[in-house]
Amino acid sequence: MEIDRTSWKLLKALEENARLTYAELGKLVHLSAPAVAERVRKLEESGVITGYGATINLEKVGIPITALVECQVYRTKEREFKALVLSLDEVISCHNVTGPYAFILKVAVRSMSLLDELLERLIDLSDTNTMMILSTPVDRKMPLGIDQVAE
Amino acid sequence: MEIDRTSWKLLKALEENARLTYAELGKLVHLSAPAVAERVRKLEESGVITGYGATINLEKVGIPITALVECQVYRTKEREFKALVLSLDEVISCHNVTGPYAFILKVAVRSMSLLDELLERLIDLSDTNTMMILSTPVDRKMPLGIDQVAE
DNA sequence: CGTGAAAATAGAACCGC
DNA sequence: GCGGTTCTATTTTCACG
Repeated sequence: MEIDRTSWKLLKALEENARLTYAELGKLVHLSAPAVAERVRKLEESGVITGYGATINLEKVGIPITALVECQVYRTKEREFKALVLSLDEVISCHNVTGPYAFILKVAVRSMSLLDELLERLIDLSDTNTMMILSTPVDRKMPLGIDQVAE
Repeated sequence: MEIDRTSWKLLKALEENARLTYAELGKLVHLSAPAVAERVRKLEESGVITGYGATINLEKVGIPITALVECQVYRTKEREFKALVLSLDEVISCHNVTGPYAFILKVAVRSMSLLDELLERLIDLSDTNTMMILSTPVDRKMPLGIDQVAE
């Protein structure tokens, strides 16, 4: 699907605030509400927009600890490792990357002792390196800059 | 703010689909739509819900390359590094973490040559280690499992 | 927290470019 | 094809119990 400047603006706006009404979006791009609705519908159908989610402040719900865990998975344990990661509630994200640490997890836990338990389970299947997240100065879902648009 | 089981359910539901109507949410938790709306409003006001965002498939908008970049920032360049990171459109997230690699960036770019340009700029201020993201088996915003709720 | 009304929004049908 | 206008259904919001 081709993304023109108008749809790009809509994507950026919806990424920042998915609760904007079609009328509000229309004002941004100088289009009527139904025209915007139609564009958004097509963006959804073509898989450009894959969903809408609320962002939760984990600290405020009693989950104050987040960490990145690099995992160098033992060759024979890869399948088992993947299954474990998918089954762990505390795993927020899992990236399979190039390099010796094939998997990088982001985990969120209520206490250090729970983090310890989690790491114990991962250590059976991989060598891990844990980095506690101190702050997150940037957290977006797509790059800024309309220059990035393919034209 | 205290989160009871009902509000926890609402958070989980909204995290997965921020477009659920209050009536639909009400069915999930056996409450009327206005009661749900009031709870959600309080969750927003108290900062538990910090926003609502659309999730975009970057590949489909011509940004097929994502990478994690670990940055060991030179002691004297930390302020400059932070400013640079905040100014770069391609940086999707930036975590300040414990350990020698103080910053871990996630970047999204349209081409390898743009990634190269980006890394050149970072290398002036830090030692970097780049890991290309091959796949992302898990990507959530909060842990699953109601057991995590503080009670 | 529930009910019921009013206001706002979304969705569908149809017309014009 | 794409967008505008109108009309209807749904949803949100507010008053009241």
